[in-house]
Amino acid sequence: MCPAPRYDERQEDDEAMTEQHAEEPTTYDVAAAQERWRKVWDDLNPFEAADDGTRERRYALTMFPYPSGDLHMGHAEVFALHDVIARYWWQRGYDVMNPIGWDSFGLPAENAAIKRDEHPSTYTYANIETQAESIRRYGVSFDWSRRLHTSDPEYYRWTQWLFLRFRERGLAYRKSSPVNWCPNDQTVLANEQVVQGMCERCGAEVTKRELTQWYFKVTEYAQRLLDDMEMLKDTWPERVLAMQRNWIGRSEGAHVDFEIEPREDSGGGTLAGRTVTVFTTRPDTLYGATFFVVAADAKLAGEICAPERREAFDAYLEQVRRESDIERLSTEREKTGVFLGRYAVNPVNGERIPVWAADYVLADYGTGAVMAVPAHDQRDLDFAKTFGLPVRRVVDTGEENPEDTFVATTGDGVYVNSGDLDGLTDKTSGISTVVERLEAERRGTSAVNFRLRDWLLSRQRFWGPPIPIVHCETCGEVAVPDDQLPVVLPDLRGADLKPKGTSPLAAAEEWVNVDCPSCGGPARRDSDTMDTFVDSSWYFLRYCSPHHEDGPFDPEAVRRWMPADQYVGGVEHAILHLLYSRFFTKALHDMGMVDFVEPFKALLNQGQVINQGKAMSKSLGNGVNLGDMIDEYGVDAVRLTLVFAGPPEDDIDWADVSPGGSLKFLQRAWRLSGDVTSEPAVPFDGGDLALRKVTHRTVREAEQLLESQRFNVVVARVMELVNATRKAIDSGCGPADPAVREATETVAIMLSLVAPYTAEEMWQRLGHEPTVARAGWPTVDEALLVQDSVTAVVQVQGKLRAKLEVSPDIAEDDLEAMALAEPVIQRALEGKTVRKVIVRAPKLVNIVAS
RNA sequence: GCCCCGGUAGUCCAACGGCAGAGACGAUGGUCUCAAACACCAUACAGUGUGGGUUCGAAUCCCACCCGGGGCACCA
Repeated sequence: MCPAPRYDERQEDDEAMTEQHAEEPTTYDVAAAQERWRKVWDDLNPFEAADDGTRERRYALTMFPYPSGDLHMGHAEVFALHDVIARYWWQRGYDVMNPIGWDSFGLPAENAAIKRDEHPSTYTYANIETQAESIRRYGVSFDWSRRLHTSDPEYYRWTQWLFLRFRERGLAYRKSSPVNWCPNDQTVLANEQVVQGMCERCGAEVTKRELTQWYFKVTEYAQRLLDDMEMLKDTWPERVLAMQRNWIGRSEGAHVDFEIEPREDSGGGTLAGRTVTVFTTRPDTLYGATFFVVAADAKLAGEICAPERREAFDAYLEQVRRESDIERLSTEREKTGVFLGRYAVNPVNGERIPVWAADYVLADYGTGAVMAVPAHDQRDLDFAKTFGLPVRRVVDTGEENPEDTFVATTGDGVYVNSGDLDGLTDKTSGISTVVERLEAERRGTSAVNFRLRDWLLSRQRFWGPPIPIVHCETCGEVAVPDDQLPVVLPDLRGADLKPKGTSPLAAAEEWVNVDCPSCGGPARRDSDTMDTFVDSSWYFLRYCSPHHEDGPFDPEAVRRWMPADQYVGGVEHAILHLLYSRFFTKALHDMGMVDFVEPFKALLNQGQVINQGKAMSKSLGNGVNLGDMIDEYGVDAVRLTLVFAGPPEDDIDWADVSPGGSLKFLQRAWRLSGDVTSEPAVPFDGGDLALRKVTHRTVREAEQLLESQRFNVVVARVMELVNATRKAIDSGCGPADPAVREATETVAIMLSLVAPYTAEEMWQRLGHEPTVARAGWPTVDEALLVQDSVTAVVQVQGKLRAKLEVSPDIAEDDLEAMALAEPVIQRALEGKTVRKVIVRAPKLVNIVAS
């Protein structure tokens, strides 16, 4: 029940003790250390990338923060984990680039500006300063000279420039389409920003609107985004790759052409026929198509609807438009639809099948029309059941007939009622037979379809990069010339920014009305701004040459640093930011601007910091304030707690961890540095061999653990070394032994990855100049890794019977002989015949006997 | 429904197919103290979600199931 002691209270006690007993202090003053080293580090500036080619380069990248208030536990965790990697690289002698910046465009600033009647930049840059200060206090090894903010005109100038390059290549285009609309934020949303029919940002129910909007043609890269994951499969978390694969949603099948029959109009005229293509993954079930369905909200439905069905169709369409995604997404729902009064002709057997409009067919997937095979597709079967349409089985899987059970069968089986397919028994040959025939008759072709949609990038909000396009009555869409970039945001504030369903920029008359760059006539600027994910799709390139003025980045600098060696950030960006960045990189590659196709070599997703089993939230009242924790335990203890809590990708339940324990350990480690009595330059050679071996083994293990990102285990190893050193001082070789200095210095260096202040305090107390962060990783003496003897275990029938101390290079025969000679083993083998002896020298002998 | 990840002491977590325990939290006992806190020392606590299989040997590999977390989902 007793809370962990606060360091300041303990410090007072220590001072009292010091007076009474004139002993070494047992703790150091954490708050004072944080003050002191901040200044020293600012002065030494130890983390600026040299970029001079003298050392191998490493690019450590962490997802840049959005400037919302101050840092929170989530930031603390990413930064702590990320910094272990960056600082380890520094210690290993790499030339590290570890930049920081802010993803500083976005809605919260705009909403705050409306409320406070000010410009969004006020809120934004104030928060950035707060966060920057907190990050400095947190001691992250960032290279501050590369700092950038996406809302700076010198940054978004190049966001606009890139947009224009994408447009030139047809990768950015405008189209009218039904789009996701958030009625609360009063803006459109990308597909990726709609979660379960709700706005990812504010949780409001998303509706549809028909709008002309800008898109990036991500779909053109769908296959490459999928294929190139092969390069990432060992260095990216499997689940992120799985999520991207899901999201891209590749499916193989065929396009099949159906003729919609012409027919007489009841008024005596003719309704023209036309060809409609459908996408299907099961062309082999074509003979089982008993009706045809068109998405009710697709243009096609209205176009082919027969006059006598028009009224029913219009009413149905009205109903469909009113329903939200929530309703529509419910799979439990009854199927709805209307007959359109038309018939389609099945290309394989000439059969006439009725054409229906329904909302279970999606307008924006495939061709917006499907052939319905109720026997072998549950959705079609549900529809057939609702409207009494025929069901015809064409694959006999041995299961009960779907006509009777209303359970569609989807497996392999014997084809029946399928013309020349009859008798085939597997899907693969059924599909290829049909596709070959369709292709020969030019009525279809094999095809691949993707679930991925193009990336909708326009936003009807203010605080983003304006789209650098001018709309001219005579010239149409005109790009703003490069030398006129950036198109800077006007000075709007407060009520001017209120969402009205159109961009606030449209109402800024002075800003929006311009001369056409092409003909000089009257024209209007495009008044939408870009999604903030556009900004973050290339910031990692800008970091390589943040002050470059002749382009978004210096291609030479990018060649030197990219792709990033390690990216650290939250899994919440698994499909949004990471997919977009991969797309940008590939597009830039195709433009010849970069020479690689994947931006991030390795990815680490840290877990969430939760509390009492639940995500921290205001409504639950279980939030843990980072600032409070730092005030109470200090930066190092918080960092150590987050790193030690478990594997980096696991969630951390704050209720399960102990920052007080972390602080205790750090003080215990620090105490070693006061006990060392040998001189700083003392040679370690003659030191206590046992302790030296522990030290060197620990360093080697830490190297391997750090490479495999098992940082929690690294901390455990450092704890072991501290324990061993403590023991050596108190009851072993004593404080004057050089091995004690070696061990303590090693602790300081290893701790510098996680607890920079404590490490610096120790380093100084050991008589060294700052900074321990650049002291260099200890060199392992291979000779000290050799063990004099190891414990071999002797098993009988796999059960442990004896242990032997043996030389590590003992021969298998010798070990076997020793094991068999062991009295305990002899006894265990009495009356038995030895069948087999497995020897794994020098660790194990297993005797199989009966 | 499909796809990923994970189930080890009271808790968080370790363990190249080879002694289930490295480290920590918490607990208990002790040393120190007038007493307490701090510090230090010591001790206890699981047979690895369940059931099969492979193996001389399985926490580890394979299969099925259960539980928890996550992703996709009327995507034809």
